[in-house]
Amino acid sequence: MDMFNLMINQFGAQHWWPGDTELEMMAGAILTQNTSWKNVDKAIANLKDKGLLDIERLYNLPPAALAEEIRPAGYFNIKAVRLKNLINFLVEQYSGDMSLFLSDKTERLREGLLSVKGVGPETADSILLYAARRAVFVIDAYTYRILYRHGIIEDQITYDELKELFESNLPAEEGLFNEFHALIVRTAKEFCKGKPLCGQCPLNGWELV
DNA sequence: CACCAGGCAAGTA
DNA sequence: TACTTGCATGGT
Repeated sequence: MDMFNLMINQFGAQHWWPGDTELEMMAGAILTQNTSWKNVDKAIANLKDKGLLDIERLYNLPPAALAEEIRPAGYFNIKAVRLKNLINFLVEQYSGDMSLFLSDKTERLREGLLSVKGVGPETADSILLYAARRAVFVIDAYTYRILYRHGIIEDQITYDELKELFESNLPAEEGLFNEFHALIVRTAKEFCKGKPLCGQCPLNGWELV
């Protein structure tokens, strides 16, 4: 059986991305860089509680004050600057208008996001897939690990190459890419702790597509 | 106690 | 170009 069906049979739908608004999902994409979602959740709760999850409020908030609110997410000083950079980008390129940002073309959005310091390929693609709901496949460390351990890819494969491997072998459907990435994270969390290749892995004997 | 978590940029040679 | 290092809290 193929990878997607093995995972969804095992775990069911994951209902990603956690977040009620596009801005919340975008902030979460920065905050979760190399950080567990549990810690990110506390940081987002702080922002929500103080009514700061708003483009204008964040734009006018000093980085040091933002850093205090997002402290539980770790790397708080650098993430405060990164989040400010992303907000500045929205204000300067889209007049701080989220609907304007969300209606732009995918290629232009990705190029713009990648020009923001602190937004790399995974963060940009997470924003495109989960906030802007584009059919963009998100690659992360779990995706590399699972495919590498199962002998599907070489370790020196690039982000864009691995992304292309999925996108060229799957129908370009946003809903599918959303669930697929969430299931990869779920599967890795359950079965990829420690051992190079877990004997319990539900993907043993699988096919990519 | 060590190690990891839904990365990224800057520094080094 | 190809590594290496800093960033930092919270859970196991």
